[in-house]
Amino acid sequence: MEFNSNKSIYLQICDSICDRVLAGELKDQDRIQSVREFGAEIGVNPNTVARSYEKLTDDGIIYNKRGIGYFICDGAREQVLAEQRKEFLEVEWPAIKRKMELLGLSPDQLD
Amino acid sequence: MEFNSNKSIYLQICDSICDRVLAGELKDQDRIQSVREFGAEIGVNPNTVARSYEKLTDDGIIYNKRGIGYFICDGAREQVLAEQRKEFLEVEWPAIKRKMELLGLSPDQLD
Amino acid sequence: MEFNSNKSIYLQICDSICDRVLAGELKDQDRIQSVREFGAEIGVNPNTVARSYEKLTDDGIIYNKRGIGYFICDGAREQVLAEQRKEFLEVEWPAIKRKMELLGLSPDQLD
Amino acid sequence: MEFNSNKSIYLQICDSICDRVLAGELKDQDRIQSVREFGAEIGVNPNTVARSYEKLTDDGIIYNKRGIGYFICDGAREQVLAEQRKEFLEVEWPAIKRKMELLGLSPDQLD
DNA sequence: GTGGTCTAGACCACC
DNA sequence: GTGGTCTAGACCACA
Repeated sequence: MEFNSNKSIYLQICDSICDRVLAGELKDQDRIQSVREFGAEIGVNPNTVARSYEKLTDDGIIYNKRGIGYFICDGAREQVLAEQRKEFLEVEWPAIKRKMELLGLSPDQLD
Repeated sequence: MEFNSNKSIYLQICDSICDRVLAGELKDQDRIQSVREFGAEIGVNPNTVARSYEKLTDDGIIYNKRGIGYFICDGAREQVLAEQRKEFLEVEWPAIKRKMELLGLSPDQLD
Repeated sequence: MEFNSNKSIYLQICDSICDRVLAGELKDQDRIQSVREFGAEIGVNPNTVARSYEKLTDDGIIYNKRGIGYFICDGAREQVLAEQRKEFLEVEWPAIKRKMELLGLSPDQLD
Repeated sequence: MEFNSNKSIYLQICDSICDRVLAGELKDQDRIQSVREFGAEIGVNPNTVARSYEKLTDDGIIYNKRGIGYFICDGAREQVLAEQRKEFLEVEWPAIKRKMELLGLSPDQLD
């Protein structure tokens, strides 16, 4: 995990958790590490991890049991999948295609 | 010119100039607008435009003639092209491929 | 800190930091003052200090930890040394030699 | 003559004329080109050349015969020599020595 | 006219 | 608290 990129740390943490959900590493009702544990593990301020968990909670990916910890919501994988697909197809892919055209690259050459 | 709020204005100005170079609108030795002109035209502070020009100068896309203005470097188009291709192929495309895999999308479906 | 009026302040700040790195005062991973602290200390606008830090970052002398501050890069001393030696040997020294010739001075007389 | 350096053009012109005086190319009472001729030759605005001539006149290196042109002063070479030697010995050389020390270079290695 | 630099002050995201 | 960005306005050297 690289934190010197131009993306904010808390968003990178969100991404990494979403990726693990998508990959099936984290399943419904799995508990994720506490903000303190996770922060210590990756060398990040617990406040920052907390902010990530807050965002994921807002997005309905994880939920909090008070005093116990954070857990993956039921159907989280499907939700992440749907959300990211929509984002990808409607926003990212068109931009990528436009850029590849400008650069004179075709998708065929790349795969 | 419309500004996307999640990217800094000065970088968007750089991008727009690079795009115009790529598209062939700006050719070697063409003069670009003064920081004041351009700033007034797009409703941005001249200092912000100056910051863009400074970056483009560092990148070897434009150069300054003292007291006269900024001009497109010889070979700017090739350089922008090479730079952006490298960036795309080495950084962006791998990330895109990874993401598409995670999302269960294949390039074939998209074109 | 005293500023020489025929060189811009932000470059003099860069120089002073490089000098401190060369002298071993600032070592790898040392944190340098925040732009506000340093600005207040030397009586300069924080923006000006920020500009210096930005340049040093581009030069790979320091790096930024988001929300924390600026730190000396590993190997910064060696890099500054190599860079300045190269500049001196390839650009400055030949000019000095030429000038001494024109002035009829020889290095032997001077040391 | 390269004008993209960080030194102002009019000062570079002064330097080049002083160098030619030092080298003996320009002798007492030689006429130098008109601002227009010289400007056209080196691709510089005549105003800029005029500014150089003005400075050299102030410095007593050249003088103006109204309607005729600019000429090298008697004893110009000696004067330039004395002036530059003083500047070099008192200001530049000490700075150079200091820098070489910092960079771990000795004059002996360089000649 | 051109750009280069600096200041002051503001707002923001982030840690 | 940190830096990042932007604005407004100023002064300067230079062409």
